[in-house]
Amino acid sequence: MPGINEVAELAGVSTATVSRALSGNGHVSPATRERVQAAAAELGYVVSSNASSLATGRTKNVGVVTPFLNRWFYGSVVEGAEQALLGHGYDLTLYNLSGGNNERRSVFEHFLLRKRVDAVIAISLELTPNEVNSLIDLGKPIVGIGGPLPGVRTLSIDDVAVARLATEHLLSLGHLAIAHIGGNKAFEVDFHLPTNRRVGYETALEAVGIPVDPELFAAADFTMQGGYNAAKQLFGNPRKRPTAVFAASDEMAIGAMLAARDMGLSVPQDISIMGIDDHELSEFFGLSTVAQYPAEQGRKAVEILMDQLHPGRREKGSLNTPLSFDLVVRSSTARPH
Amino acid sequence: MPGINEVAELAGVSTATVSRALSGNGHVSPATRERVQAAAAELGYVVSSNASSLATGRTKNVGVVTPFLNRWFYGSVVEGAEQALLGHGYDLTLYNLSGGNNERRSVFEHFLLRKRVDAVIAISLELTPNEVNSLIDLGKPIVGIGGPLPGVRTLSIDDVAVARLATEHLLSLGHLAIAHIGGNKAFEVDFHLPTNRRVGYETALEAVGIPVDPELFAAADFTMQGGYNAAKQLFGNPRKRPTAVFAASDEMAIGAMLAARDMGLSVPQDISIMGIDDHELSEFFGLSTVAQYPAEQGRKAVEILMDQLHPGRREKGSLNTPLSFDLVVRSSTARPH
DNA sequence: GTGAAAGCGCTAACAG
DNA sequence: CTGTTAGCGCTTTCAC
Repeated sequence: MPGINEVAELAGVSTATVSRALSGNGHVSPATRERVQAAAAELGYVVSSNASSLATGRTKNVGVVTPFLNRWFYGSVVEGAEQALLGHGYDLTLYNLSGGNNERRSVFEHFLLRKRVDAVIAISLELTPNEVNSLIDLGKPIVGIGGPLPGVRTLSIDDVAVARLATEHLLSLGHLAIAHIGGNKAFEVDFHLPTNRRVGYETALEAVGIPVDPELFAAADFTMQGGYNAAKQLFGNPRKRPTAVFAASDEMAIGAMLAARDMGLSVPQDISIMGIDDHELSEFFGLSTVAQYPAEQGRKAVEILMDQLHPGRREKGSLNTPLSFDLVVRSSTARPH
Repeated sequence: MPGINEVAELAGVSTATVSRALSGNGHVSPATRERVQAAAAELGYVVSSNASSLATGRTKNVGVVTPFLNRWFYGSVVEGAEQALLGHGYDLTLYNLSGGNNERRSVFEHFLLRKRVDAVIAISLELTPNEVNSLIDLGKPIVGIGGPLPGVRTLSIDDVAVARLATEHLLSLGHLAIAHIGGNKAFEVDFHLPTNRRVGYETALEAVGIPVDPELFAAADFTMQGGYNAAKQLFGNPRKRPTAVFAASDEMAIGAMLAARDMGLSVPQDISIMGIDDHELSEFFGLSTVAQYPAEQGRKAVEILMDQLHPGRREKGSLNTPLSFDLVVRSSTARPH
């Protein structure tokens, strides 16, 4: 493992010059630069990031904190962030806060703060003011994905608008009895996502004068199984069978599609079904949905951090960046009979 | 951001003593230790991992290299590894090699080697001898998950045995015409996993004197859609309809179940279907399968690394640690009519 | 354009 | 059990 001094020796220059030549900071004559680069290549020299970080105070490493890894949305965000970071020469240190509060405190106190990271991306994580402040005090930029964080730059999708769009698609097809499968209280963790989507649904109905019917709501846990159970409940109601279902996530919507089949209802002839996400399975199931783009969200988060880490790049004005979404119509929605 | 010297001052001791008291290395009187801890807590002191790493040569950080993040198996392995590492006070730096070879070289040269990590976990990655050697030369322990790596400790499942078990389950129910949905050549990247599973299937058949019928094989890409297509192919063959299908992954098996339904075949009355994985969706679909435990694999990989990183712990003997798997019988398999 | 030298913040002998 | 003293390997003024 050659050090900078061996490179310096081989190139016949000082270590300072090697550092300048290799990092691009400061001026070095082209000839010298080339000799240094050749020497470095010959020795297979790579800078020690620790020594470098210690000297500069920058780690070229960002921490990504996520409550899950194993779910489509979160995995995609991390994947997108990883790619973007790699492109900028940064590493990504992963903190999975799936565990309870102990794990959480432990991560904050012993890991993030160790000066290991230059910045933090928090995915769907409601940080306490304390946590935010300790990061800000440390001068570490943070960007949140998925909801408003006090005083922090965030990327978030307008859940009310997304749900409204989905519901309006169903309305525009002529559906009047539109059921909703949404989260129950227990899922309020993620920035009221379930509530916002429910509000969007209700807003759309009310806008066209359809009263919200509590019997057309069923709670589920954002899994396929949950959506399946909820849909059976809805479809089994003998006096109030909906002609369409809007589920707050694609996984629940797919569960609902399977429930429909199991009950002898065909989609979309007997029942239209609509989700949110454009999950990786949705195309296969022919599910109509409102797409969001998690990988791109991860990438965007990185761009925002880079802007803050390297001033001189354009400065984003507003604290919150709205995320794009699109209606994707497939074969699970149609006019009612 | 207080430094070690401020803690030392407040506690009325030397920085060396602070270091010892806080790290647990070396002896410190209980009284002193407490004073130091109190001082550290009061100041909110956290060690600078860079300075510490530079001085010790250890980073308390391990690199995890994976080709995907977004798939059940990989996400679970990483999740398991992350938990275990956190428990040992280590961080996890993620390198997602989904991109092409450029990304790969870049990761190896510019990231892993920067002395950023103490060890590497390579998931389903066939490292070149060069890559392995550069890691070994650096004295970095590596553990591979998913296949034999030359000269590297690995964790791997016996794919032949797993597939054989799955097939034998079907045989024991009385099936004679058992089709197989497996990977095509393009998937040979992952340590010949598809081939091994196919071999296990063929071995099981031959053991009971059933000839392997190439017409009962269909290739797919390990996705649900792929399994669906392959199964339709199999079920549509008018003169050779299998009574059972063994798919090399649960996702493909679920695709096959959906194909069966769409063709009016009921599972398991008309056709039995079997997978491998115990994917998170398998219980919901009632899929019989052979379970493997990716999260535990991640945890085990960490344990092996810890053994190598902290000699004095028990030393594993063999290079390869076999992974456990279990038959899980649900409602997708039954005796043939 | 390049070199000398002073740290970055901590740990690990070595004494005592 | 604790303090002193060298570094760990790089970056960065400050001179030249």
